[in-house]
Amino acid sequence: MDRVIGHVDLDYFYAQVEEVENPSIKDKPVLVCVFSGRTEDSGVVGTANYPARELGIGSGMPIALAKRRLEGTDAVLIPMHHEKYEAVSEKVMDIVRERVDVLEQTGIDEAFFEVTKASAGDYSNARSLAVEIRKAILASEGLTASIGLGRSRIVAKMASDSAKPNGLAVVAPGETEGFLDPLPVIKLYGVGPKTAQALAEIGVRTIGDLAAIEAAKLEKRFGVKTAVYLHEAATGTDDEPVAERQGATQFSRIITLKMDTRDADQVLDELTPALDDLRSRLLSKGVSFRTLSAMGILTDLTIKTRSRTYEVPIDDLSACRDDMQGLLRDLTGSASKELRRAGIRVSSLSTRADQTSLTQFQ
DNA sequence: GTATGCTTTCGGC
DNA sequence: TTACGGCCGAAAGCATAC
Repeated sequence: MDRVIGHVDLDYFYAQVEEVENPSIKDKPVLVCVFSGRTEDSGVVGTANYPARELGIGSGMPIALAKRRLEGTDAVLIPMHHEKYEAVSEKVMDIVRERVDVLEQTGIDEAFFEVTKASAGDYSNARSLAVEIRKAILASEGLTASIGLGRSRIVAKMASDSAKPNGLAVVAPGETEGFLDPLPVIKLYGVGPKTAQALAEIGVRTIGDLAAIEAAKLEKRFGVKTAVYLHEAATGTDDEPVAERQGATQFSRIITLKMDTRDADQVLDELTPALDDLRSRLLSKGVSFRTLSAMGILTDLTIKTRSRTYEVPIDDLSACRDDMQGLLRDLTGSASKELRRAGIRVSSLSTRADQTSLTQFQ
């Protein structure tokens, strides 16, 4: 039986949540902003609604630039309310989860799902399910979402992108080639600029080119594993399952420093509240880590990191303050410029449950 | 040569 | 003319092991 995979994506999520809460703004340009606090306007646009996008505003744009572009309009700038979006997201994900075989959330506003069983493998049934899911999200939360359906995760994701905003795109198995082939290969999930460049060098420009190239040619350039992945992705035959995610694979906190600096002790001092916060999050979740990283964003916005991995999982971040200081000193010492932002990340996570199950076998 | 694991950087939202 | 967050997971690069 053909698999039926879906991808659901909430439209301009943060800004749409703010519109639902205050419908009087919904025809105006709405910008949900991340204010860094360094100066009045420092920060970036997190999400903009479609009226704002028509005026050239997009995610990641500096707030000061967006404001200039919006002079003379009745634009509304709203600071980010992350907990609110998190709560809405949870409700939406529950609505989807109860209508599908399995849900895999991949971000605050998007998820993959499988409805092979729920649709009995029939794309017409699956379309009805997707219509119903979109209606249920709208009825419950007042939010529009876009959904894509296809025979693989990659096809479903690309289909939902093509349907945005407030749309549904169904790519039945027989339509996969026609849908994928014309797209540039860089659009393919898992193909970054390096791979795209390497593919260009062997004459592959579109996904169709990639689907048609001989296996031997791909293997010669990328090795068997990557070659197989690329071929499956390009033909929509990738069979990566949709699986509920158990927990995050990393946690991080990042801040904008009050002033640019390359003084590691000053950075550690300013990071202390973030460290304490991260420590509490880990303790309350019962999560231990083996890898500790310091991150710096330099004045030219390039990123520098330093990390170390412990042999044994650490359950209390406060034990790592000296190591964090060492990483920050190494980082600032090797940085070509001052730091504008700084952060901490922990990864290689485990939980108490993991540890128990491991020790059972010892 | 390929697999694996660690470090650093990249890129999406 | 410039302007510039806070997360996350994946990709890339490298070293080492087999």
